[in-house]
Amino acid sequence: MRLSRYFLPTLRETPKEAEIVSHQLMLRAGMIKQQAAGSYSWLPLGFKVLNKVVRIIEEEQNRSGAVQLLMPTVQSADLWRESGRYDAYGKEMLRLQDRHERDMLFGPTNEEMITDIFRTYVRSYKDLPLNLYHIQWKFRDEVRPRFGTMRSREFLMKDAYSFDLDEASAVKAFQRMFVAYLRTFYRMGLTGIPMRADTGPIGGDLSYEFHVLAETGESAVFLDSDLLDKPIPSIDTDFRGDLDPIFKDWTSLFAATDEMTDEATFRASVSGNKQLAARGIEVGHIFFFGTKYSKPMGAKVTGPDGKDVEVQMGSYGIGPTRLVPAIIEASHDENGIIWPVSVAPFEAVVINLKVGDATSDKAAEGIYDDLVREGIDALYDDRDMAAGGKFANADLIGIPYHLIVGPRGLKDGTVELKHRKTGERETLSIEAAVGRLKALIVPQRRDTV
RNA sequence: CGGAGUAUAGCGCAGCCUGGUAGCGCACCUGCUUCGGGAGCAGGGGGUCGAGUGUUCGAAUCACUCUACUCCGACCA
Repeated sequence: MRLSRYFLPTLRETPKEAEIVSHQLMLRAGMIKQQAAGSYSWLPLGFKVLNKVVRIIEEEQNRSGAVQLLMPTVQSADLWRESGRYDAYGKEMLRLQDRHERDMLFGPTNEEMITDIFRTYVRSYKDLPLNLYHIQWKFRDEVRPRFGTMRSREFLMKDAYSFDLDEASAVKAFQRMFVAYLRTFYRMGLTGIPMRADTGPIGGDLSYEFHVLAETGESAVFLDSDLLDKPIPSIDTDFRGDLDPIFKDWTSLFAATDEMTDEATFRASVSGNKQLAARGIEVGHIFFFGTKYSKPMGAKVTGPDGKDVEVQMGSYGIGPTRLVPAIIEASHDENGIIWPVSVAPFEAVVINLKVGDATSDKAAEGIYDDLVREGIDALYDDRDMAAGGKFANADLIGIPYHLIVGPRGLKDGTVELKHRKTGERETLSIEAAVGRLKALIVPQRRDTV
């Protein structure tokens, strides 16, 4: 992408409405624009990151055996009356009427609808296990939206729903999502820590929130610091096999939000040098709820014994529009965002310091073309402006690698490579630059590990 | 939903107290000079001062009402 033809409205000053750093940086980097309280347009740069986050979620959901579909945003109230939630949900649900004065709603979640789909088509235990997911916009009329897209009213959510014949197989479905989530967050450059969460009236222990540690997190969390070093299940993980050892490994150590524990319990349960009291951003939640919807809505399959059984269900959410700011909270400095390669809007930027100078133009464009040819998602800063502004922009929008092309280096046939994260600089020959970048970038995509 | 604030150019702000031609920085446009960390000079464009009502000869400024947005709390992917 040539920057002169792109749409990147960066701001030099921080809009005053933004309180936390991710919100400030998303506005300054030209990623989002607020349209109303808790309602945002995703500008090209932000949308590109959001799509990379979504792609990773899809790949890992698919890998785990979940199957993607797409349900509507606007739902009929009738389904929600069946489950009893139309009256129970409260003012967070945005209620609408169509021209025939039928009650509708903008979906805050999709348990009812997916249960309806399931009961329409699935009749036999032989069709189980089944996990259906979609990635769709939701609306929750939050009392107080804040922190940019971290807590917006309209937000994108991946929600998966598992269907099983009995609780034992539902546990396996739960564990598949558990492992998929570990991998998903890791691939985005995050450590998503599973923490015991409230199971509500269902009970049991099959409810985990995944938290990313960050100073600005909304929840106080307590954990054993050894969790930060746990190995992530690899790409070779057999999702049809026994995942219980991985599940047990990750859940044997103490990790809970302040809603589930108190500091005294934590201090008593974890040895002193492993105690980590921090703050967390909830980026996912997996939850088993049994027959809560299948029972009132009549989602049954015929079992091997010929008798109908209400299916055991679970739901599994991830918030992509929350993950983007969460990644920024976890990875930034005073100059701007520092994107992990796997979700960076561009993997590298070629900065032409002297646009219009034949030598600089030729070298910069040549390198840019080669990068694109090599499959690198590259940006070319071909704007005719002073160097300082280009450097500042490249830092602000957080491109992992900056290839600086200017007359000073070109005299000797060299260009400079700057690592955004470390500030490290390398002087490379023009010929070596593309190869070096590729060698740095490809492993960090984390798409083969 | 309780409490507290804010609203003046795209962004950040001054002006308001003490009513009288709407300003500054950045951004934007034109020209020239520049060109390795947010360049310099010169010229220029852009405003229903959140909305409404009132007071007044005259309202960004005073009064009242409303709206939007932000922050703290309770609630949440």
